[in-house]
Amino acid sequence: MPNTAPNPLVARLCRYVRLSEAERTVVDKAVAGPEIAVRQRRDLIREGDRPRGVPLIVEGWAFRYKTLEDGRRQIMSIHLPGDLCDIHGYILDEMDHSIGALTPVRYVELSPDRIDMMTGYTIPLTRALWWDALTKAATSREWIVNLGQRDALERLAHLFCELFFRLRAVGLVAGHSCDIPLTQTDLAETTGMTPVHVNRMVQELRGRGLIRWKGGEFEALDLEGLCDVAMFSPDYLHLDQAGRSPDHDG
Amino acid sequence: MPNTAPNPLVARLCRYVRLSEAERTVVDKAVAGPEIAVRQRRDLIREGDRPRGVPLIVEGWAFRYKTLEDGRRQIMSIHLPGDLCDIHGYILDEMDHSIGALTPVRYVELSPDRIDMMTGYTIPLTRALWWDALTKAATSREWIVNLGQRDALERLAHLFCELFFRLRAVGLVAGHSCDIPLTQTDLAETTGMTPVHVNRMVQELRGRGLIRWKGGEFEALDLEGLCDVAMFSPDYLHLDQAGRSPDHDG
DNA sequence: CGTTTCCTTGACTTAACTCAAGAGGAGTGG
DNA sequence: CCACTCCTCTTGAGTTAAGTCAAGGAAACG
Repeated sequence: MPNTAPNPLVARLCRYVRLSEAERTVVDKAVAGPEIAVRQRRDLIREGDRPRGVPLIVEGWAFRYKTLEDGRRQIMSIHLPGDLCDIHGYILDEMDHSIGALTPVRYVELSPDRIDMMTGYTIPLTRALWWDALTKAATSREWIVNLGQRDALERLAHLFCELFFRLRAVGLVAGHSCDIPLTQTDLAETTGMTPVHVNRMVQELRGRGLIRWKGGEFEALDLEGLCDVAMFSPDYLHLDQAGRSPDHDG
Repeated sequence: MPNTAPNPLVARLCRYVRLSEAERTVVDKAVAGPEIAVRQRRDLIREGDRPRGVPLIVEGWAFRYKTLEDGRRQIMSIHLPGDLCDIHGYILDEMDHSIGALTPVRYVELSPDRIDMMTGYTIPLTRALWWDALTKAATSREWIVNLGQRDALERLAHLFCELFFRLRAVGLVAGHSCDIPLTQTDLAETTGMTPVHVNRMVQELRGRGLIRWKGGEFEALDLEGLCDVAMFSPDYLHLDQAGRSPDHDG
C-alpha cells in the first residue's frame, strides 16, 4: 500500500507554491514506487556509477561526499527527509561523487520519465521544482562561505543553525529540540576539520550554554546566541517567502 | 547590429548536444538584446536586489560573492565568457548574494520569458540547459571539497587547474597559456586564505616549475605536475562526454 | 561480557595568520 | 618629465588556530 503516509515531495513543493489537486496527483504518481531501504553507512549510489534515477529521501539522513586519492573525505551536502537529490542528475553519464546513508534511509528513486511527467506539467509545479533546486544551490554556496571564511567555532555553529532551520521547515523540530544523528567525525568531514577539534568546539558551544547535544539529541538552548556566533542568516534557505502557506492540507 | 559575433550561449550548449537550426534560432532570439557593460570591480547585481533576469557573460570575468557582517568576503564562484549565471535564479524574490565584475564585463540579461522560450522548446535544448546547470552545481561542490580538504598549496593549484580547463573549453587557452586576470587578493578570497599566504604558495608553485604567472598572463609549464599537486580530476566539469562535437559550426 | 565505536583530554607540532615594511608598476597631475 | 599616489606583490619575524599523536573512558552492540 504505497503512500498512506503524506507524500514528502508534495509537502516540500507546497512550501513554494500552492498546488492544485491535479498537480498533487501528478506528484503522487511520480513518487509512487517501491521504497528502497539502505542500511546506515551504506551508499545509495557511488562515484562512477551511471545514475539511474533521482533519489527522494523519505526517511533518514543521506549525504553526498567525495574521497580524495589519499583517503581524505569531504561531505558536500546533507539531505533530509523530503529532499530531492539533484533532479535531472540522471542526465550526466557518470556520478562524479557518491551519496551515502548517515542513518538508515528509505528513499524512492524517481525515474527520468517520472521527472519529466512533473516538469512541464504546469507552470507552478515547474516553478516549485526549480525553487527547490535553487535553494540547494544556494546552500552549496553558503557552505563555501562557511568553509572559506568562518573559523572552527563559527563553522560548527553555522552548520547546527542550518540543520536546525531545515529540520524545522520539514516539521522535525519539537520546541527547540531535534535529532542530529551525526558523529563528531561526520561533523569533521562536513566542516573540514579534525574530529578532535570538532570535539573541542562542541564543548565550547556547550560551555557557552548555546547547545545541548548528547546521544544524537540536539537542543538549541539559545538559538539567537548560536546564530550570532555563526553569523547565521537563514536568507539563503529561502524559507520565508516560501512559507506563505504552511497549511499543506489546504 | 546584434550578434555578428558567434552567440556564446550557442557555443556553450553545443558542447552538450547537437543543436538543430531551429534550436539555434531560438537561442539566438533569447540572447538577442542589448549588451550591458560593467566596469571592473562594479557589481552586476547586489545582495537584496530583486533579480531582473539571468546574466549571460559575453566577455570578461564575473564572480559571485558574499560578505559577512564583519567584512570578510568569500568568492563563491567565477563566471567566464559563455557562462549563464543561475538560469531561473529570477524565481527567487531576493538575491542572497552579489555578482561582481573582476574585469570589465559585457553581458546580456535574459528575461524570464526569453528563458521560458528556450526551456521546453525541444528536449535536446532543455537537456543542454540542464547539463550546464548541473556542471555548475558540481563545480560548487568541488569547491567545497577544495576548501574543506586540501591544504593551501593544493587548493591554489586546484583553482588554477579548474580555470585552465574551463578556459580551454571556451577556446581561451593558446598552447599552455591563458589570461588569469585575478589579483592575489582575489585568489585569497576564493581559496579562503590570506593574500600573504597566497603569495607564498604562488611562489612555491613557481619555484617547482609548475606555473608562470605574471601580469595576469598564466602559463601551465607542467600541467600534469600541477594536476598532481592539486589532485585535480576534470571529471566534475563533465567536459569529456560533452565535447563530442567541438566543431560548433558543423 | 567482550568488542567496537565514539567521545574526551593532554601535550606537542605545524600550517597558516598577523603585523609591518619595502619594492615595483601604473596612472595622474603639476 | 618628474613627483605623487595607489595598488599589488614580496619578504621577514612572531603569533595563533588547528592538527597530530596517544591514551583512557563511556557508551553501544552483538
